[in-house]
Order: sequence, then structure tokens, then C-alpha cells
Amino acid sequence: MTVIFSKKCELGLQAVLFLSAQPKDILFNSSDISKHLKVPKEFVSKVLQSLTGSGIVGSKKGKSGGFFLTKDPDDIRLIDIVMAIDGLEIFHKCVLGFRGCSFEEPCPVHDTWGALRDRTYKMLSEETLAQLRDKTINKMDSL
Amino acid sequence: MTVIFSKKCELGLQAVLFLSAQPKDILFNSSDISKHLKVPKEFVSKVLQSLTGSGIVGSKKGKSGGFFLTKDPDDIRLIDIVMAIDGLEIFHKCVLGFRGCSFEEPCPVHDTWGALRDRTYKMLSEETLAQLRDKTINKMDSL
DNA sequence: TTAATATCAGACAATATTGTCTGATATTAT
DNA sequence: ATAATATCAGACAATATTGTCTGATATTAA
Repeated sequence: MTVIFSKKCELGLQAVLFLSAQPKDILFNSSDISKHLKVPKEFVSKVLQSLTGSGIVGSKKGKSGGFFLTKDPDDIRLIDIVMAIDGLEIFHKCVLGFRGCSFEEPCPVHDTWGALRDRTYKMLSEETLAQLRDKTINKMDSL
Repeated sequence: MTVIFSKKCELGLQAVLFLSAQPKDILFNSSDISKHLKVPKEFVSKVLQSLTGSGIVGSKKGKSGGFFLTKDPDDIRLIDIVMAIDGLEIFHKCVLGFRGCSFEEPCPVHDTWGALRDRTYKMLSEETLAQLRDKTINKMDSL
């Protein structure tokens, strides 16, 4: 089981973080990324494909082709990837699974979870990939 | 998709909350609980069965049998149900899915998520079902 | 131009999760 | 005792997710 995000989303986040830690304008094919992140390259391929559709990642076919970020790491946030892959549903659903959980009909942990959920959203949307760069590089080195 | 817990766990939490809001020493069969929570009774049955194994819920077979809490709502916390059904794995795994995420090799959001994760754990472990009773009753009425 | 190699699209397979059903057993009201 | 009704155990089915594979197309190096 995953913590919050789907496996696809986790891998998408990892792959985009990886790209953001690399020098700009260099392409990485799925095999490269696969080796660095230690995950199957077909899966990398598939997930990054879906991110090209969202305009976060670009791709170039053919020999010496690969994937790259279409925007500056200054302009990308983790939430952008989450949005593109898993959507924002988790930020609107009841953590206990009750239907109709709302201000008017709150579940027993509605307020507490609400605060935590908002801070989680904040975590994903406040810092840009550029701001996370040093931490990202550190983690990439350790894989 | 669910927020954090599995569907089983969500239902388990709901069912135990339901029982904790009822007068003590009254049995409820899976059909009763199913109607109140508006979920399939076979699923209620299955999930509560698994909780009898963990000693949180008791059961009585036969006519006028059903399920009941084995402990006082003073002595039950939401985390007990989570532990019994989903386990505590989510509190130890990297939110971005990196292997070996730790103090020594933190992912880019290690610290931020760590704090949120700890507060989530706190939310589930500090208040007892007895303390949540009023809120629980409110929610049950709205279903 | 040709061979090599990349993404792309989508089918396919494997696995995990969720939900349903059936028969056995236990208990109780009558 | 008997009939009614409950949990129990586990098989089974349906669905969702995850992961793999194949053929088509595009691009480039030589």
C-alpha cells in the first residue's frame, strides 16, 4: 500500500524530481531514468508519457531522444504532478470514508484532518522544484 | 481512491464509531449496521469479523446475536482499528515512494511530511472514542 | 538512404483490492 | 425439539491498479 499517492504518481514525482536536478537541456531516455531511480523502464516510459500530455514533460523521439522538463523548475510544483496523475480528489474526500462529510455534517475528525490536509496541500504547492533542488540532488545521489 | 486508509479500514472505523455511539450492552447484527452506515451488509460482516480477531469487537452467534465492543469507548482509539486492519506501515513509508527514505537519506519532503505524519498519528491516537462521542452521534444522525 | 534507437499507443498480463455468496455451525425463542 | 437467525470461514467474482510487451512511427547518426 502507498501512503497517499498511487504508485504511478509516486514514480511521476520521482522522475520529475530527477529531471529537475539535472542540468537543463539534456535529454534522458526512459532507460536512463529507470537506472537512476531503480524502477522498470517500461513503467517510467508509461508514466512520463502521461505527463507529456499534461505539458509538464516534453519528449523527443528517435535516436538520442528522451524526456525533459518543458518548464523551468522555478515554475513547477509537486502538486502539479499530483494533479496531473492522481487528481485533487484526495483533498476533498473524507478521511474516514463517510459520504457527505462537510462543514454542515462533519465526521468526528473533520476539523483535525482538515487542518492536516491543508498543510499537506501547502507542502506540495508552496515550494518549487528549484527550491527543492539541493535536497533532491542529495536524495538522487543516495539511490 | 481512498485518502489514506483502505476501504476495509474506513468501514471498520465507521462501524466501530457507530457501535461506540450506541448504548452499551446492546448487540447489533451486520444488517443493522449495514442499514445505518448504508454499506453492503456482507462487507460489514467481513470487516467486523476481522476485528473480532483483534479483540476490539466481540460477537455472539445465533438468534438475536450480533456485534459489540469488547472494551469501553474510553479505552479505544481510532489508531487501534487502523492498526488492526491496515497496520502502521503508512506511518513508516516515504510519501514519495523512495526506498530507504530516512534521517540519513531524506527525500525532498522528508521533514515536512514527517511532521504531518506525526500529527496524523496523534489525531488517531490521542482522543478516545468516548471523547469523540458527541461528534460521532451527530454524524450518525446525518447518515 | 539506411540502420539504430527513441517515444507512442494501446493491448495484454499479473496482482491487489473490494465486494458477494454459500454452506457450516452456534444460539435462542417458541 | 425445532425453526429461525446469527456469525464464521473461506471460496469466489468483480474491479482497479500495477506492470509488461508489441508493433508503429519518428528522428538522427553515419
